[in-house]
Amino acid sequence: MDLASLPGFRDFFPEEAARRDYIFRVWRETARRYAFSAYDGPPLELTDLYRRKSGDEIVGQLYCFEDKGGRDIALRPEMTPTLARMVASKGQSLPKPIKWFSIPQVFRYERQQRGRLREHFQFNCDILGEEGVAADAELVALVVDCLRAFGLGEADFRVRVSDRQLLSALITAVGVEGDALLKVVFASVDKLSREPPEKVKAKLVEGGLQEAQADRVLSLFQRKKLSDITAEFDSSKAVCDRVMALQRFFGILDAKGLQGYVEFDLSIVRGLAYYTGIVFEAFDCKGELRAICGGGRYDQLVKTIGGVDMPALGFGMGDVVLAELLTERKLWPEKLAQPLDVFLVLVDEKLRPQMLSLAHQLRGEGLGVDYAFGEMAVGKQFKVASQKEARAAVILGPEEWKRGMIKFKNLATRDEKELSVSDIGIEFKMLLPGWRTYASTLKQ
RNA sequence: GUGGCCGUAGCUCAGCUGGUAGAGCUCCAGAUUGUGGUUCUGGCUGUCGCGGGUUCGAAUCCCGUCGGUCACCCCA
Repeated sequence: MDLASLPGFRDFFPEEAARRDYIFRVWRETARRYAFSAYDGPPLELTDLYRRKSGDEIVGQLYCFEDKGGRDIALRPEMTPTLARMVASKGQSLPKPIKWFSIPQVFRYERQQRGRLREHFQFNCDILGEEGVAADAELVALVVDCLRAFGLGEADFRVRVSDRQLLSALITAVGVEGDALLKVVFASVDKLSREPPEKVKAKLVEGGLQEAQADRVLSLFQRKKLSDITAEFDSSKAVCDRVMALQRFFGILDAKGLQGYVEFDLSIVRGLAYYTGIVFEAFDCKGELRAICGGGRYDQLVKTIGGVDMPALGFGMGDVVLAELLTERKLWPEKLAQPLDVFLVLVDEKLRPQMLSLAHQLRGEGLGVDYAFGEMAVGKQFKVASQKEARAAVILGPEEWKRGMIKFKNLATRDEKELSVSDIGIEFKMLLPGWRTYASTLKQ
């Protein structure tokens, strides 16, 4: 008990590790389908990288300390600043658009609760060097397809999309001016999904808005359709421009046939200060869990961090909420562990050297092979073999061995067959349908 | 940082209004010394989270503390 793991940190026993690896596999496969390249960065960064660039929200929850060289450093709470730094360090030399992904473990020092630990793995996909909404739509499509790859459908999740520029323009159009008030509105509006309108209004007034302004701001969130907005605010060029951009954005998703997964929702704001345009979050439809993922456009961040002017956007999807959702919807694949191909059953200890030689030979050919380390009753060996869900057992018995034969048993069908030792590799190829060549194993 | 609930075997938990601990599962062994997921039998594991208090006596009541959990704050 004294050496228990730290609060908010997880141990991954084989079962959990297998689930995590499954999630990673789907993530990587999705990134590959969308032609994103993998990159990685250090888990520790100078605290300043986050202090100055990400907004105050994140800084209070950093896992930070001084290292032995007196540097003020932090475990990364997110990947985006690292990515911005990496890309900026190459100047403008990388071919655009840059489409990169990573699966970093990120850390936040805060009290844990459901769906939120002090550490999690986060699938990050970012597009840099492209300012058009085609990139935003592509990224949202990637999110949708990723979740679909886990078996989640239209009944399970929705990506809600908003636009900070549109929201700013609207707020200005209803007469609220100034960055400070804008911030108040953003912060209050973020609560709309969780708190009653009166409470949000109270917050707005508390933040310095007049009652009438607060009402007008809140009324903005009644409308669900972009066309309603254009109808009412056609005198504001800023509003109309952004509505048109959003219409192009949704048009692209329509063309991909994904309209059923996305919806316009002005109340999506996102906490991080660096977002500058379209922002989005994915939620489970039942509303039981917190956001599955979130992201958006951050056109200024690369410049702020690395001095290189480059439009950019990205999202992060954590493994914790996703795993909860998969459990809830019973969407885990049945077999997650690496299957064992063969268990070698030793009938007589005198044949152990021959068994070891055979095990080594089969492993050399790429098969997963296991056997008992010490003397064990034959019945027990079979028990172990089936416990490990081996596909087949090979029985080395003195009688067959004298004739150069072994017994091969398909543990699923219980069929048994005698094979010659020399042909064993070829026989496995035919008898084990899932048999992989050594080379293909390495490529996976 | 604040609050609610919880803390008994590796796991899930029982233990009534105080009389110094139990079940199921898992694990190990055997029935079954050349054939497995069933069944049966036997076995191991606990300073009852920790510290203090009340009491003749505390797993049980009280206080504190640590841990877990959920929510708030905030948000990847």
